[in-house]
Amino acid sequence: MSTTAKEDKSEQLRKMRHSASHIMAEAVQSLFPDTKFGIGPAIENGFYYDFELPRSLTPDDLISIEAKMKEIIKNGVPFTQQDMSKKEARQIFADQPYKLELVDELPDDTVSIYRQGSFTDLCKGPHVASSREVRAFKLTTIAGAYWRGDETRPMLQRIYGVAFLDRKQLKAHLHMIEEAGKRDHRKLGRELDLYSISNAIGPGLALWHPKGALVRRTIEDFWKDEHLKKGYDLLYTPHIAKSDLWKTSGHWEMYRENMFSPMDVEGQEYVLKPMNCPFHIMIYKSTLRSYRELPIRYAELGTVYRFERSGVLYGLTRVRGFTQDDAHIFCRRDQLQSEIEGILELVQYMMSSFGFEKYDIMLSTRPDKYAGTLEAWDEATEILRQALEHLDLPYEIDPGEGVFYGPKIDVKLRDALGHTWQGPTIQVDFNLPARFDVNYIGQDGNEHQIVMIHRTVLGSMERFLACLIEHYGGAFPLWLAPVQAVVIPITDRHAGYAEKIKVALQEAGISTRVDTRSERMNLKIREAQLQKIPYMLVVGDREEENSTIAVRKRTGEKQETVTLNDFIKTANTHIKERDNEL
RNA sequence: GCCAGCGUAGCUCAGUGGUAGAGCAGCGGUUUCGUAAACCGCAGGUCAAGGGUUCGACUCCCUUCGCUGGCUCCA
Repeated sequence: MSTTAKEDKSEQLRKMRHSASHIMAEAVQSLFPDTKFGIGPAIENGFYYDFELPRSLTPDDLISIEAKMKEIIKNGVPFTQQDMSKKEARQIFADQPYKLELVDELPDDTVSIYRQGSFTDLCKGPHVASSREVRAFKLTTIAGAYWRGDETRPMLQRIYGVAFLDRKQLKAHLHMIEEAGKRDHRKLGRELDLYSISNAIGPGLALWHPKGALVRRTIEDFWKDEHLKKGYDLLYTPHIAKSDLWKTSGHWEMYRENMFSPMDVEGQEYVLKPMNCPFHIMIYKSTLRSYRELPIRYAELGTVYRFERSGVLYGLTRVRGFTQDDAHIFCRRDQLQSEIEGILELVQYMMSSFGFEKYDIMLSTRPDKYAGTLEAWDEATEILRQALEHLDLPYEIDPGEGVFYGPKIDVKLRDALGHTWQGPTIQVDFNLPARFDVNYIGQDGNEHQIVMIHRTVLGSMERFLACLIEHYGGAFPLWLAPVQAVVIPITDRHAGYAEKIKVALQEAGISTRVDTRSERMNLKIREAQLQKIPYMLVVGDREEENSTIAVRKRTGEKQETVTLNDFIKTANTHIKERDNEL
């Protein structure tokens, strides 16, 4: 298909989805004549429309709305467009407060409306010619949504639908959703016994079970090794600090709603840390610094606590206590760009090591609420941009999405199913160096203010694990797998040999379990398979006699019988190389 | 936090006003087996918590907690 044909098709799809949303609105209007209409755009995979209704919708309503929509589609009602003055539009939408608000905000005096059947909407289009062109669709969910995304405004009821050019694509999409459900890290987290969140502990506070902890240790060891290689120093810092520290840093003022309430310690107020930066700054400031020792790169797997509103918590991706793979770089202005580039290279290396080939890079600019001067923001934003361009990395601008203390580069990972995950982030900060008076002595013998970078290359251990689980569908590559091999004796009399194999493998650094229950081998294989253990090592009479093991891979490849040493050698090679194919 | 839905055994789920059920997991036996589920038995629940309506509540109502799907907000 040519590029233009592709564009035509996606434009057609978009038009059709948008029209589907209008047809849904017409269906809702016929069922609820007093409906007040919000907006109803086409979105990725489908469409939605927001309504103010006399009562809450139920899933049964979706069925009747869908039936009504099919009727409208079958009747082939035409979509017609008309331009009119705002005055006329106000008359048409006299009993539609949300539409009136939109009319008032449009810049031109002439506005566009679309009609189909009994439904009229303020809309610039385009639409399909006839409702008949809307083919494969399905209403999916009902949700609450604030009018114009503003939580101080009324909450409307939103109906989401998916729509495609034909039934086959719709089916494929619904199937994809189902597959995604099987990879859900919350489900796999329990099934693979990686982590849990206990109500007795509190929502948003994760418990890492032994297997999750093993995966984490592998990630952390790799992370630490790479950071030491790249010239970072590793730190440990406490979890609480005096409130005054956060007043100096500006968090008290700018970040208060995300911090847990203070606690009283012998008359002094302390809070749980929402960030690691002030601690690293204190280490930097523990002595006088020369320009010669810059850049200083401090890295820490730092656990922070942030208050998140209950409705936003989600599995391991949105929690209230989490460990950032944090680092702060203290450098001179002239070192900033090369430091940023170094971080971007490290990010790329980390991402490919963990098997993420696709990611989107976003450059976030100054938000409404910010610290520092306009000039400083412009300069830092420009340096981030130059670093991205120098490395030839494609990126998009995310206007106003920077943090209060500086612009940032965010990396959004794409997992195996194309979901995006906010992971690595690189943030320039000119708030803290000023507030904490972070300096170095320059060549000229005078004090100069430091330039500070905050960055993570994974994001947080919690979110990154969630992302890995979903990316691999729980089947971690060998090097990351919490249990890399399980030894399966065929009968009880092979248990001793199996045990010996297990001990040898453990000693060789391969995470191994042995299944000596008096169960049939088939059951043990099935369970190991469901646990997605990379290697099942079956041992019976033949293996014991020849001092070998029968290697079954979870991929179902043909099994091989090898000696223990050969197995250790190949397994350890794959582990050492961090082979993501295995 | 907001809107809607949900909460029954460790897990997955039946049960709609009249004495709480199944499969898997667990435990006890029997079986000793060659690449994805052997067989028999046993035990397991303040039906999320608290309050109310009722002769009687898992079931209806209210409150709280938690979860799910969204909205808003973020590593």
